Amino acid sequence: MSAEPIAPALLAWYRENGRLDLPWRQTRDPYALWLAEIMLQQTQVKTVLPYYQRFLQRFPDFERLAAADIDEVLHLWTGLGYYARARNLHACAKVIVTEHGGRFPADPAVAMSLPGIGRSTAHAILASAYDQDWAILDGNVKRVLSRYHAFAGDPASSEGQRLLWSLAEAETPVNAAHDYNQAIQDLGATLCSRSKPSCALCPLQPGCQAYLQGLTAQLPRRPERRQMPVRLAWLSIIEDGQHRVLLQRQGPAGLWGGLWTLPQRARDELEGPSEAAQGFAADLGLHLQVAGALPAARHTFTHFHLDYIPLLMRSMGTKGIRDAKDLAWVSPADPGRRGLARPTERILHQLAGTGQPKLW
DNA sequence: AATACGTGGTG
DNA sequence: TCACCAAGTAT
Repeated sequence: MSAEPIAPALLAWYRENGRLDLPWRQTRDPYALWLAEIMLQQTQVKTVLPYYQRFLQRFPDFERLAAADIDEVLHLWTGLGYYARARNLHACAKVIVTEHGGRFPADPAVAMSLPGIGRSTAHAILASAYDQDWAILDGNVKRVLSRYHAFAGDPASSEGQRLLWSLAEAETPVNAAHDYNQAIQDLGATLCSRSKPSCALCPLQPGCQAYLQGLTAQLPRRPERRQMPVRLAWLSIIEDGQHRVLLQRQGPAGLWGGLWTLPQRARDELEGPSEAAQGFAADLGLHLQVAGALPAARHTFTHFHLDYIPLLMRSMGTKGIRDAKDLAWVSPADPGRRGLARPTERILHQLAGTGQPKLW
């Protein structure tokens, strides 16, 4: 690192232009800061804000969260995505209460050993809660540092990680990590954006190697593109005759882990409406309506095949359906305080409104 | 080391 | 429409 240190200009800029009004910047409560850091992983501020307020109101401290039902924790997380964060959050609160006296550990190594807390998150919390001088390295910091130092390597490689961490630590000022960490994130989230950065307004422009060399648009280097896998799933809407529908809890890992969804099968397991469903439909003289058939992108199911099966329940004989522990009949209008996968939530909403799922 | 994990917004 | 992006961690 040969250029000027960035902290002085960055901190001066932050005092005038930082987003000082963000709710997690109005507190030094380790619990609130921890919650914010977890929610902000891979998630933008605008998305987090309403979730943060609701969550903090319902679970204001480690003790309350540790004592909570996981269903309600996931309920408050519904729609935020990356649900392992919510499961880890709950587990982490329990560990903090039972093994750390209800106080967030002040040692970064101990903090990092907690579920859901990696190096950057641990450092962010300790810097803001306890005024410790730890560097952070998230997407914003990587982008700012990659540009300022014209780092053209692969940020995802182990060597790239190591180099970026060393840059991050070298730039983090002594006795001011708290403000500095916020400042560099704000810069990355506003002026030093991925596309079309506002270099004309940037306080780091005079020493920015990417800017001086005209490399801003090329840095940081993008990771290799991967083929986007297409997944299809069959979701079954199964009613019980009282306008309640069957939900099934997903296993603890994998997509929507711990959440409730409409009963589903991946396409590779099932080509079309299940034989069982077809059989029951035929027995009862009902038509099995395949309501929609559209492709899905990546691991986000934007479209579904829907088996619309308005049949009476008792006859379902699959293994999953017998396991009542992970099954629930719910009213689409009031599915209860359980974590719902977003697409399932949307379909329930449609059912509650019109009685028919809207196809998309 | 490479991959899985969500969702809403954007150009 | 659709690829890509946004305050990473766990395995």
